[in-house]
Amino acid sequence: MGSTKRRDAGRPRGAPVIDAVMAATLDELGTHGLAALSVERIAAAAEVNKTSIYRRWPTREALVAGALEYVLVDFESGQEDTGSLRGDLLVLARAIADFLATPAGLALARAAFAESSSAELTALAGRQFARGTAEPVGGLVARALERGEWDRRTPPEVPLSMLVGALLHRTLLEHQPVSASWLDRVVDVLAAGLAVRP
Amino acid sequence: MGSTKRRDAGRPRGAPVIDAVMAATLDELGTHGLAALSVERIAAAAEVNKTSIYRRWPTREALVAGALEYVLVDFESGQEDTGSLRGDLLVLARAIADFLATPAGLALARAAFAESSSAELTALAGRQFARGTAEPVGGLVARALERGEWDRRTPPEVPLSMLVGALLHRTLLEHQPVSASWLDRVVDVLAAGLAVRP
DNA sequence: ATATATTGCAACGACAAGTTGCATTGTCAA
DNA sequence: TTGACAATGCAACTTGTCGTTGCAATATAT
Repeated sequence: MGSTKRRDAGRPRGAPVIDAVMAATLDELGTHGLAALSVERIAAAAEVNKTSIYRRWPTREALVAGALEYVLVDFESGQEDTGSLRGDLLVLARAIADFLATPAGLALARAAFAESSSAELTALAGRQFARGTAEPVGGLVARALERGEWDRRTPPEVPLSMLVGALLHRTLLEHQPVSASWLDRVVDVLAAGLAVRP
Repeated sequence: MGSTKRRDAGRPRGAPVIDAVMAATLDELGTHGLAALSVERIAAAAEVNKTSIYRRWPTREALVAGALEYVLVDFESGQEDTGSLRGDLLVLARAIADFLATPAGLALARAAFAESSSAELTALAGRQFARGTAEPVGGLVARALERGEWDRRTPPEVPLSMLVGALLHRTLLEHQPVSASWLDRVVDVLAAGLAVRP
């Protein structure tokens, strides 16, 4: 979002180029991966000369880092209180699944998985991805504890790994869409497994 | 035997070279990924001239395909009957986790996740990985159903995605080892979540 | 209208990929 | 043992992509 302001003296036709390049970079990340990324392909996809890219982002790392930070992961919908742990999990999972279905989400996930030579970028992607998935969990867990739906012996990271992992497995490995019925089953198992055990 | 055959005339010093190249290829897959794989790096790592690789495997796809099929994923240990669903899950998960901790396992998982230009290889990696993880589940589920530990409404693919996904999340995303305590928690949630619900 | 910054374009050197011809060496078979 | 053959090592070559540079064209703010 954000349109160019008239007071911006020093950026004539920059914004649209930046947007196009960032989008193309995310697309390239999703299709060819972090290590095999080609600036010339990005330039062609963004309909921009490659020199324009090289001038604005001197190194490949800068370009990718910019694109990854360009992805705003806000799962505020995951913060929603539906009245039950099962409902909260369902909303959060759906938000993550929808994000993974976008080119940007796919790109971010793949970049986080890749172990290219530039470990910094992988770490950045991992941080961005973790921020998006782990952040909304705090409120969810607190509410579930309050309702007595969450066994205190289970640390939050465990079911988060299971939920996000299942989504990644379904999307990136099985290459199948996250249907409502499939997600229902996953959340069924999770909610039941998190319930207070005797 | 009776008739003179020159069938085995052609493989003087082949085997050790093949082994070294396959191992180096799996290593390269794990470190640089499928798309950014370099034959020259593999040749250097295997202490073999690059022409030897190019002659034996004409294309890059053939090389990678050979390496992926070279990985024999047999989780027969996952077939073990421990007497309880929880125990069976624990054994299977440990076998998968240990495999993911090896260079070959890491390479296979990464190759399955990557979406390089050669979709065939990704598919092959996915098949190999799925074969290793999904195969032992049949017996496990049957035994759990017999024991009354598995709600018939839950299809086997769902908890399998959750278990394998959690392992992948832990290993490839969090970059943390699969400790016994962490695995205990995961299996706790899974076993409880799979139990017959009223 | 002018100044300034950004973009497009074309050409360039650098470097890795993949190929080819030839010498060397290991292994099988007689 | 020895000859024949296949596999390997080595070096040079072609090709293609990457990233850089100089210059002209163009958009924007003042």
